Amino acid sequence: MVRRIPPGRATTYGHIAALCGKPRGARAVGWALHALPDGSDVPWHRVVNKSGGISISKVGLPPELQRALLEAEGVEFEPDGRVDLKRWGWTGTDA
DNA sequence: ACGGTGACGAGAT
DNA sequence: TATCTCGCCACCG
Repeated sequence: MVRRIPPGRATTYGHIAALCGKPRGARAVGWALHALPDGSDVPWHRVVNKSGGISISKVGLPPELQRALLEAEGVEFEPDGRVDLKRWGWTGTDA
């Protein structure tokens, strides 16, 4: 699911879960990404929380990393350090 | 088998 | 509008 998120776009855990048929399984999505192997081809950095913010610091990962990865794809961050999902959000309806 | 925890989300205050 | 609380699914002790 995460793999089909186009570059330069971002989506939420809940949305991924919904696309998987588990609208309430957002937390499980997070767990899945946390369990990803290092060399994985999954663009986990394109997944943010519903607020467009980064929560990876909870597992010890540097939020700056995810931010850098997204910015490298052209995604712009709000002054509050969050992504505007209304603009960069990917719903799956738009490839 | 039980209870606690964590890359989350929605409803209530 | 900002915070808090409760509910979700899966994993660990």
